[in-house]
Amino acid sequence: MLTSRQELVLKLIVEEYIKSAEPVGSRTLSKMLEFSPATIRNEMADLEDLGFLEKTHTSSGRIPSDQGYHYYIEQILADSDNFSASFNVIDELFSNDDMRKDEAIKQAMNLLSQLTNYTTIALGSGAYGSRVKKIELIPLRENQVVLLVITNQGHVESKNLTLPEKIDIEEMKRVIEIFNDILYDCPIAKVSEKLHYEINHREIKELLIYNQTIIEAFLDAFTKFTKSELYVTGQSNILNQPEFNDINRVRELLTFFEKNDIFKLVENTEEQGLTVRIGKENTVKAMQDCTVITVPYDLNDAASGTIAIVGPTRMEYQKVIPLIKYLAAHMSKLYKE
Amino acid sequence: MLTSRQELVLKLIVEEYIKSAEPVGSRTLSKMLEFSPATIRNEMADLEDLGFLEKTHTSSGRIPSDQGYHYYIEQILADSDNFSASFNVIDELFSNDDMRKDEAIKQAMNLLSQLTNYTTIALGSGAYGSRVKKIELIPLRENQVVLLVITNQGHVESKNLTLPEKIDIEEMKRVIEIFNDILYDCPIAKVSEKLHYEINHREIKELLIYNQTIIEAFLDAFTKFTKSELYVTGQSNILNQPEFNDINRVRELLTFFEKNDIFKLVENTEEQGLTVRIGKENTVKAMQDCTVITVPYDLNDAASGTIAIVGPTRMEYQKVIPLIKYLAAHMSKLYKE
DNA sequence: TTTAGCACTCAAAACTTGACAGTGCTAAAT
DNA sequence: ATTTAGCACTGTCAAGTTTTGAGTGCTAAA
Repeated sequence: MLTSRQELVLKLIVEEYIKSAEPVGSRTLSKMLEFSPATIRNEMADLEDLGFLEKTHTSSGRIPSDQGYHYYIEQILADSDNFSASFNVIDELFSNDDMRKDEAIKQAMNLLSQLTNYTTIALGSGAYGSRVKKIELIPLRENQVVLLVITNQGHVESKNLTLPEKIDIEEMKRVIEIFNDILYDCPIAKVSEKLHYEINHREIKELLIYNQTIIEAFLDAFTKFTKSELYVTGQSNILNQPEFNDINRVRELLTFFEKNDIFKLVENTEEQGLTVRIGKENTVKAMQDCTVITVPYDLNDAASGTIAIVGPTRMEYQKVIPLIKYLAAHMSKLYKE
Repeated sequence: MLTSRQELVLKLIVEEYIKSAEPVGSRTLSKMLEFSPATIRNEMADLEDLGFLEKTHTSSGRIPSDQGYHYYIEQILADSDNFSASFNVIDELFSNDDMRKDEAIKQAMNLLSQLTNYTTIALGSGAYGSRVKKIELIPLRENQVVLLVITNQGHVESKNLTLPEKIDIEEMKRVIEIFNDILYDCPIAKVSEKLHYEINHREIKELLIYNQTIIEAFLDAFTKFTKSELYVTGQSNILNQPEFNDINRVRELLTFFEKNDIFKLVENTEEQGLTVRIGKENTVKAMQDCTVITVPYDLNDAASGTIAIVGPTRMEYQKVIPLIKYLAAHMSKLYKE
């Protein structure tokens, strides 16, 4: 356990380093405290032995280690009364009722990215957890139809379809009616399962057996719902961080954001509430100089989405953590009602 | 007019510089030609006087000027037989019928970006030019409805709506029926105009006059169609170009891509077919070291979208220009049928 | 326990140097 | 009249050197 003076020194070093991005020396600290540089040097040496601080080279000031940041966040910040100062920008954003939920989330992420100057990621499963409200078939012209699926949340997916010669539209409509019967109020996540079950146990078997394309197209439309939606904002913000003035590091990061394995960032976090992964704790290589904070938000049913924020380890935790918590809470509420 | 030897020298310099990104010296060229370095130096000095070449410093090799690139593209490349070698990757992409048009375009842009290693931009007007096929109102729960608009192209937009207390669903359905009547087959672009006209000349006036919210929500859904869709791929590709190893320049570019004024890139190009804007010709400041090539592609009606590719002035024109032309042609075809 | 003082360390900035790739010009060669 | 060889000159780049300054650890005194 740290003495209260050690804690104080650690706190000041973390905060100073977050502000300046420069290693913090004993003289700087002695100006803020009632002790001489020499005394502080002793404390710093102890904190370094304990693993909370690091030096960049033998005679430099100290910077916080990954562990140091953790102590700061979990022991020091947790105590202080940082409970959300209103954040009325956010309240305002969520007050608009007629916005589709996924749009609200996009906007929230934009806001978060602007307020913090870091990169934000929303990994929601678009309409995962909603239920089927209605399925429709709309003929466009000969052989061409568009298939619509509407959820109880007002989410819509469409799929264009070229009907095979042998099937005519009337027949198709009957099929859709049956589908509506079967799938009404069925959670999106379970559609595939339910459909397969019913096909094997009901008379539709006969209706469908002779044409596989339709059912495939059908499932395809549902897959779009299930496909987790990804939304990344403020990628170029990292360019403003002094630790990323190395073009190669930037390249690594940005190409990572363009790739499709962003979901790796949030692996194994969904059930843990807010997680803060600092530096080497990140399994993704490109992120090992970054902090990734993830918060799950609840969707209707069992499932949940995740929002994340990516910045340098030298992140403004004090500001970011309350903010992202507040946001996640609001988003959960959004899906609850 | 240039002598044929001057043209040859210019051609070789441009091509060599595109390959190496290094200023080209007289000795390098003399290896490819039957002349001594001194002779070539004389030619180069002349080409420089004419404004086709530049030096980076007094004793460096030459690099093409903006004007030099133009001459290369318009006089030298235009002659050579660069008519599209099949590009079957593209053909294949467009052969899938059941893909929505906007998705096809996204994929095409991805491909273009991968093939060239530059950044691509598609600025289409999503469903601009399509016509209204059907309008639907689907009740979700008390007071909550979702409004659907489907176009003849299979494009769908939806808008969630909270009904004001005084309106009940049956009434709303009647309104929608009338709208369907009026707007069927109406080009998206003209919906607003037509709607306003009809409201003033038909009996719906009475139906609607007492509630403005609905018609507003309605027009809102259409606005989504009209809003020009923007799709940017391969932003991080520019990081691979040696001329962008300066972090500040990269920052400028990438923040520009994240901003909403990308459309400025293609201002005043729509009616000119393929345009190549090299370096300083770009009005956007962040792009003044870049070449921006834009090609319009036709949409159904009068309107047109634009695809663009952004790279360094030292761009592989030989490869890019035929490619982008081919692509634009295919996309036009896509919308014609 | 705290502090002053001093020797020591390292990084970063400033300067020096030499190699090198290229030029322009002039005079000789074709 | 072109083309070429030769030569003095110029600017860049990379490597090496020096200087400066911020910061440390340790020791001995307060």
